[in-house]
Amino acid sequence: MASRTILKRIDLEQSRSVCSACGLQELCLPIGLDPAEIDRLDRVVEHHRMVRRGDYLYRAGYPFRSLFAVRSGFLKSCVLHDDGREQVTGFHMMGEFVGMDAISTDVHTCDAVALEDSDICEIPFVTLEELSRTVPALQRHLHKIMSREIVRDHGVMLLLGRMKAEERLATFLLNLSQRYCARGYSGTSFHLRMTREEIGSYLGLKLETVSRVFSKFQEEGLISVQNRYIELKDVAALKAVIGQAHGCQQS
Amino acid sequence: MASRTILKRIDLEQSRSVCSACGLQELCLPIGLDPAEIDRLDRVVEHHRMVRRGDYLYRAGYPFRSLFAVRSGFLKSCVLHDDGREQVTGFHMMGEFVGMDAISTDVHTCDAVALEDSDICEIPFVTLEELSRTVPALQRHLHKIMSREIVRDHGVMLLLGRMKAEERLATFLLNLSQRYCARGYSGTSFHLRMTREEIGSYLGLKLETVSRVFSKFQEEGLISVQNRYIELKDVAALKAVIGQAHGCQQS
DNA sequence: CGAACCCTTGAGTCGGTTCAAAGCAGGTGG
DNA sequence: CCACCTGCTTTGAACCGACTCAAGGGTTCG
Repeated sequence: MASRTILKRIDLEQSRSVCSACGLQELCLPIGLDPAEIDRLDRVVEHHRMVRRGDYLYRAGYPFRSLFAVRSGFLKSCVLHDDGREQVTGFHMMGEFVGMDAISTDVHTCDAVALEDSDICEIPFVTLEELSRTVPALQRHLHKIMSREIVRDHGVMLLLGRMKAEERLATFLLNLSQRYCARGYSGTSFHLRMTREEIGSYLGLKLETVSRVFSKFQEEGLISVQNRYIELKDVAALKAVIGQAHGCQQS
Repeated sequence: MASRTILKRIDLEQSRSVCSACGLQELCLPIGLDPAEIDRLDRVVEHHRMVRRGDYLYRAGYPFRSLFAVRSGFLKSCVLHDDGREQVTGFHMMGEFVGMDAISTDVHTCDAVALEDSDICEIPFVTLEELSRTVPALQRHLHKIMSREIVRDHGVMLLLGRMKAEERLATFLLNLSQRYCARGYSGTSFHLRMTREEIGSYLGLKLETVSRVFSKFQEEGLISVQNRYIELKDVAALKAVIGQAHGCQQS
């Protein structure tokens, strides 16, 4: 046990991949913690787990042990219905968490797949709970993260339940833009890490529809698309797509 | 402060609406707590808040203070898009929780409306967090409840993204059935508490479609409908509707 | 008893899917 | 270095499921 701890410390020193040195502090768990508390968190987090493109971080049915934070890379999570239908439930970029679905039953209920080589921090949940009992700021933040996931899902439900194809795509692009922005990247030009089919699965559309709408947006000068490379040319117009497409009987 | 506490205690004694005497213990927060812990929870929960049919428990934009548990009655929660479109994000019956969306921003992000006169327990969140720091079983259960909401939402996303109208209705009815069952009521005959329009809003369908599918199910002998009164005549066939309606290339 | 609301049913329309074919990029091996 | 292959994307044409619009009947409650 002691040797394992020592190993861990050395590993931490070498890689410098500790929370206290992490650029994502402001987005991730350490938010609002003081240095001493971050240090305690550091000892709990198992940094530096690599997941190669196409590999699973976990699959539905795996026993639950940890939450995961994306340090770098890009993941999707998806639920699989008995009959083979797959629904992508989310895309996850650095600073975001996955695995919270598994807390309820101690079993993962969806798959998490890396869409590009990804660097993952693993946070054993029992230990996190323990720690959050003595660090109220951490406790609160954990609750906020779970709550944020619920709010996000409600947004997707609204999208899937009430929006037309063009509104869905516009919402999707603006959401990506905003998230890249928040991480210090360009919000107006970025690479999509997922296929048209995966976008469609997330938005409740077929891949052909996604492709057609992209083409239409491009014709209209809202965006420019070249394969996975997207440029948002007219953000205001994209925003205007949402809501005007239909209904909108706001007198 | 002291007088307020005394008032509260008296109120508790009189109404007997305390967690320790509540029939929903096994579904609600007290699950897994020992009597002493339940007693501590009792002092925190503000029992007996009445919400009349049609009234709001809270609305989007209200400041967040508490989680709510449904003691009796029936609620819906819904998000409102800027342009007036409404999406019902859930129906809530006794033993279920609402308000968790508000933790992330300290502001409620959706409305909660009573569909019939409802009896609500209010749990001030700061106090609940405090208590859960010293009662691990409570902490874990709170996490499970939030996680369960996330899993539920993923299920709805699958439904909205990939299912046809008939599958959605079948899923909806079977889900209600299962929840009534778990509460000791009949799982094969019950009253719907919501309108066709609200069902449609939840399932991403128009009210006319809901009505038509109900009629079709009735013709086929799967259910019988009389207004809001539903009887499930052939549960197996209802289950078979899901997945067979389309795709299902599970050779 | 009347008004407001809810539900059902029909006919026509349309958005997104399905099916099909062809173009394109990126990687592999000869 | 080119040829090939595989997986991804685009585009077209036909189809269909759910929506829209509309009218009529039922229920509930003041």
